[in-house]
Amino acid sequence: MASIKEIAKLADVSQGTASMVLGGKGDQYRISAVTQQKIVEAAKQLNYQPNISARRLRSGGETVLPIIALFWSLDVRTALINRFLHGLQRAFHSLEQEYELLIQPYVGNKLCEVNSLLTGTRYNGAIIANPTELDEQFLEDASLHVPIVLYQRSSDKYSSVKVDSFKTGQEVAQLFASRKHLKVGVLVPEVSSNAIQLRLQGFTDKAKELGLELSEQHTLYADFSEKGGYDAIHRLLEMEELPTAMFSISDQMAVGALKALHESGRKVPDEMELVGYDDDAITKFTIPALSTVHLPVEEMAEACVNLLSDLMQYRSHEPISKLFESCLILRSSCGGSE
Amino acid sequence: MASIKEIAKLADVSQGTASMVLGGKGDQYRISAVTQQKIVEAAKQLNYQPNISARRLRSGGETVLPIIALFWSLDVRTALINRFLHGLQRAFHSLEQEYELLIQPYVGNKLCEVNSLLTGTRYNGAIIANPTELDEQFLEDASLHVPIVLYQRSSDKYSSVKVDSFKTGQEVAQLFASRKHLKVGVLVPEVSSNAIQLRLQGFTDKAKELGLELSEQHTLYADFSEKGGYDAIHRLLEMEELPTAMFSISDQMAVGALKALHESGRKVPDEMELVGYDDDAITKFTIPALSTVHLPVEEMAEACVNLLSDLMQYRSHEPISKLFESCLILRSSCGGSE
DNA sequence: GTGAAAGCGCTAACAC
DNA sequence: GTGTTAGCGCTTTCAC
Repeated sequence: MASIKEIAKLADVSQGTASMVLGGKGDQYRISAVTQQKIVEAAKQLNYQPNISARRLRSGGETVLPIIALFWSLDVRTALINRFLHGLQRAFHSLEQEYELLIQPYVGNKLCEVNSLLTGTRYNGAIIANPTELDEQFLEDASLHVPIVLYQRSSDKYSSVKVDSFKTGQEVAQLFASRKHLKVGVLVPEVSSNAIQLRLQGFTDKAKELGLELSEQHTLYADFSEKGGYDAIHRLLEMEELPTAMFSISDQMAVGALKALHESGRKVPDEMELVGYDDDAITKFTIPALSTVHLPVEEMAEACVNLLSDLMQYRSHEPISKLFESCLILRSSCGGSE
Repeated sequence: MASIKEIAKLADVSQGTASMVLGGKGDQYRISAVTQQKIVEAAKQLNYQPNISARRLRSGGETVLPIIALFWSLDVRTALINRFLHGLQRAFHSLEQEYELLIQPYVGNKLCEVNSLLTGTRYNGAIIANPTELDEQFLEDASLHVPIVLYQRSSDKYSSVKVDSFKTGQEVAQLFASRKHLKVGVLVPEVSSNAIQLRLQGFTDKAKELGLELSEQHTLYADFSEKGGYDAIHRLLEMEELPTAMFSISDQMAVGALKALHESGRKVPDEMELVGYDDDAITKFTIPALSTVHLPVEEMAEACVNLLSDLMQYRSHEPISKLFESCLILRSSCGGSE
């Protein structure tokens, strides 16, 4: 990457002059058109890109706030990022210390390729959301000096904010048992995610314990999308035996599932009850309205910022884990009236 | 903001030592426990936050890539950010020059408060999405030296990528006319957005031209959300005269509208046809599936990056406007079979 | 074990 | 109009 020094040299002017021109202040300082032209030419030729850090260091002055990065994985459907961001906003308002927020998208399983985590040269602290199991492994193995808070994951090494995913799975099984179902099924997003594994495990364990029949073929893995849920239900409907209740470990997939059931003429909840996960805004408006596991995303986002802020201000040392309660929201698709 | 110099002074050590300790390399350089303790104490007391720019400048070395910022407003529903990010990813893969991506959330009408736009101290170029009319005004008036591309907005000053929003509105009116509707209505998100204004204008103008009746009371403004659409339809259903087709200028609102219509027992499309906007993933899976105006979000995102990259590499000077075609997707809710 | 000093790339104040 | 120079805050090398 060419520096301004090289531009100056190539254009045969001083560094200061080059800086003025490239900073758009050529006219203001009355640099001659010819010189300006020469400088821009040189910049173009060397594909000059200003070094933002240097510029900021020099002219930042008072306004340098500590930076908090939010790592959000790109592959998983971003349905919840909106709610998360709103929680962050709220937290920032209530804190004394001001921060800059920077969202760092990353690709699942490739967290290790984000160098800034190791070098600590982009932000003062980070919240990491949606790491895959490989990403989690990377985090455990790495020794990062940037304060970090994990969202919806556990760790001995880092602070974290989460709900008891296992328990939420159990609760859905319990709900199905209390509603006298005998055969149940589950729709699992095909992604590497500890939280999802735990939800599934909680559900299957509890189902077994309560004598609910959950056959292997009724454990349907599918793409983490509406289409995934839709296709999975179509696969299900070709089987001889059907469950009477399904747990979809994602609202999006449940939306696809509802559609597939509707198309096949199978009534929800009469012939099949359905429970989703997340409490996405859409769930109130599906037909029928979708029962779901409410995730206190906004509150958890707030807690992430608060924990991170404490870490960054040296107010805490040992990793702290903050557990939130989630609850079942019953709507028409299973046990509710609305 | 305290600097490492002050920490060193307070702890009565040299700057270098302080740096080592605070950078987590105290043990590596065998700084005594006492000294380390003193330094950390001092940092804590002065709430030391490392200046990221300085750190990066010093230790960045080779890996400093030019930074592209994506400005995304927080208030508007972020439904489309996912698709946009995927488009960006694709564009980054196909370019020679590598970039860092940074997402800068902002609050509608408050774009002017994002100082970095004026100072140019955070990124080398920016894509600005969802500005309100006030934000657009700010952009027109300001003189920014950072290369900028506007998404879905027009400007004489900046490059932009968009579809002809006015035309899309017209096309929906045309569709309604061709389907022999006489009375039509429209659901408008209550946000300040030039694109939405144009869609509305196109629709109303064309409706008038074609002799479709669009009364003032059937032009319903509501919150940009499922609930907004839901509430608006409930208001509508209390009126004496009803339209037989509605244009919802957002898929989310259309989802709420479908729910409200379903609850009232009014059949879509038989008694009321409905067309949404955006072609959100959900539209294929609503009941019935939603006709909608397809927005080539991914392609536009890609174009944004390409335009911006050209600007940043001095390959173009004059603002360039890139127009994309959108098209109507007909599904069951209006004119389609699927 | 710790201090002193150089220098990352840039901008701005001051020469001339 | 343009060149020279200081210094932003940090890390790291070298000296002792």
